[in-house]
Amino acid sequence: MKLPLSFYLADDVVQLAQMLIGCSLHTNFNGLHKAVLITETEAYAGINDRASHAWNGRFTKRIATMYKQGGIAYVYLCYGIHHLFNIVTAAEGTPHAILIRGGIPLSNALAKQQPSGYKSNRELQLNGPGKLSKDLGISVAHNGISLLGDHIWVEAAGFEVKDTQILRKSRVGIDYAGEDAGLPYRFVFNGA
DNA sequence: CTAGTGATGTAT
DNA sequence: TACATCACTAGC
Repeated sequence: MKLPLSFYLADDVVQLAQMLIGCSLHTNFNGLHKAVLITETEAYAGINDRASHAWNGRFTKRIATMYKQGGIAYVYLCYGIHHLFNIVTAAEGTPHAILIRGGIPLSNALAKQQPSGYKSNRELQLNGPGKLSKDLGISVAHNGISLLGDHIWVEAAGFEVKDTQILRKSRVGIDYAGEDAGLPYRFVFNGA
């Protein structure tokens, strides 16, 4: 079941990042349908978060997407090579976003199985945001696309995700963020 | 550990 | 117009 617009409009981006763990991310380009179980997310919490592009109210052409109403994709090129896929949340004017850092590929047949079915495929994990978007075929061309449409969308978890299955950690690759680099805004699905 | 990559942002 | 930076990955 596709997540509704109301999900993306919630104001607590950190909680949303946690709720996305266990959900599935789907793409459908040129008739090719792909899906991954989301196992790792990071929250970027607007103008007060030094790690966020929108920190201190920065507003540029690239960042503008983050300020739009939730429920769309924010995709940008990092290090000249990697297309990083984020989910924009909150109301228009509030630059919240959630980076999808990792997942487990689901074939259509596996999509409804219990998580125990995925654990045996641990080696198939797409760990890393660059690899994830590459595998799904997401690129900067999809920046700003709606997540309620038929190209990229998120579906609710098909099983119960317990708090004890989610690890909470500090974010990765944002040493420049000073003390905000230590904020526990990263969530990892442990499966067990 | 370090190199590579090119758009983006900030300073001239 | 120039230069530094970067929410990363692959390969030693």
